[in-house]
Amino acid sequence: MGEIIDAARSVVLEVGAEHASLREIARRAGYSPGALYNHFENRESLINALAMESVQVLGAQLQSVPTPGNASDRLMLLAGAYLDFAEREPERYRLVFDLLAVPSARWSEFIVHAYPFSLIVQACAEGLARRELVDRSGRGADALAYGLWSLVHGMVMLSAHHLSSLQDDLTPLRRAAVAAHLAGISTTEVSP
Amino acid sequence: MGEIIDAARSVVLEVGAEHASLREIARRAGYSPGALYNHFENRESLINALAMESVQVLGAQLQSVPTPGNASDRLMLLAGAYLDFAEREPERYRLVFDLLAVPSARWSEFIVHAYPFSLIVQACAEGLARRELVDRSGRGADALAYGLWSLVHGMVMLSAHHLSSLQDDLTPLRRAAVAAHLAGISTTEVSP
DNA sequence: TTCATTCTCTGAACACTGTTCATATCTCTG
DNA sequence: CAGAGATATGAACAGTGTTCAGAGAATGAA
Repeated sequence: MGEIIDAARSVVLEVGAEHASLREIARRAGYSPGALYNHFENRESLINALAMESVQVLGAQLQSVPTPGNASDRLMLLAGAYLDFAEREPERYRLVFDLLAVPSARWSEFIVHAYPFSLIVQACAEGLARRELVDRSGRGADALAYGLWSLVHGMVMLSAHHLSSLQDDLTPLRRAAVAAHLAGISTTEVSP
Repeated sequence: MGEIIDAARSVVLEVGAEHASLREIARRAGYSPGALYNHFENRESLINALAMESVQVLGAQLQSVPTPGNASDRLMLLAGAYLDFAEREPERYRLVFDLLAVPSARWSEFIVHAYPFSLIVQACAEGLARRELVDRSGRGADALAYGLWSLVHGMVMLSAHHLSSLQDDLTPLRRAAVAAHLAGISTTEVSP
């Protein structure tokens, strides 16, 4: 079981999720192809199991950011940690969000109530409670978190490859975009 | 040539790009599988050709939005048109952004200099010139457009499926997020 | 018109893929 | 020790993208 996941991880990190064949995973784990079906329903659910693991990694990463007094400072740190994760482990990141693309009841519950997203929601909720943030939509912290998460996720997807005019290091650019967004949902000025 | 693209489109819109097999496309176009290789280098470049077509559709959609006096009003309309396109033609949208995920020099030039993105950049540039927008990163209109595009793209990707707590109609929620972002890059108040 | 060249399509083949299943082999329980 | 349940195998099936020799049609030149 664990050795299969290990093999799957090594293959996925090497050739990407969509080119990771069941047969190669089985080969690396020391099994015949059919044997994997005793442990996973099919290829997809094996890859999903791997993605779940990556969600935990991302969650742990976010959980380890410090908690400064100011809500928008905290959100800035969370966004930074998120972007770092995507940059450092792009294949892991892809895994998580390829999974998101496939609707699945259990998964959607997981992503909302488990680590990554809920941390952002929490920070937004606290910001609203302390009146450091303002909610224009009237839908509360979830709505604010949705906007922020979308922004950060979108930035990763539209990465450096495709924006040659922006080139080089996107970090300051991304920081500026997040800062601008935070300014738009803050009652006070955002620190630079 | 045209009939192949037509067949490809019909298959892709039916079963999605990743499940659209070359053989089914050939079957529908009235060719044998191998014949397609006289017109396209391989399956991928055939799908790419289809995606290019969709970029044009998206571009036309954006080009048809009115041009109000205020820059942030215009950006709001552009964002709305973008979200509409993604909602109305999800398979087309996926096609465009699956293409974006694969680095390709020619494509990156295309996406930056051709319709969709450049329209947003233009609107940002005009806003900056008229001092209706403010650029915190010092990287000009491209940077502002990058942030906005990321936000909108991210919102589409993290769609309703996965955010059960938000449920139902995301439109007002999205409008609020875009408005918040625009507020963050505007010098004046954003109209509600 | 006739010949030669170039283009285009076919159909078979190759090496893959995910998945199923009868068979065999282990491991644990009574 | 016998039997039951779990787990692995290896062959098979239907599907995939891609290549390629050969057949035909189209084109241009003499």
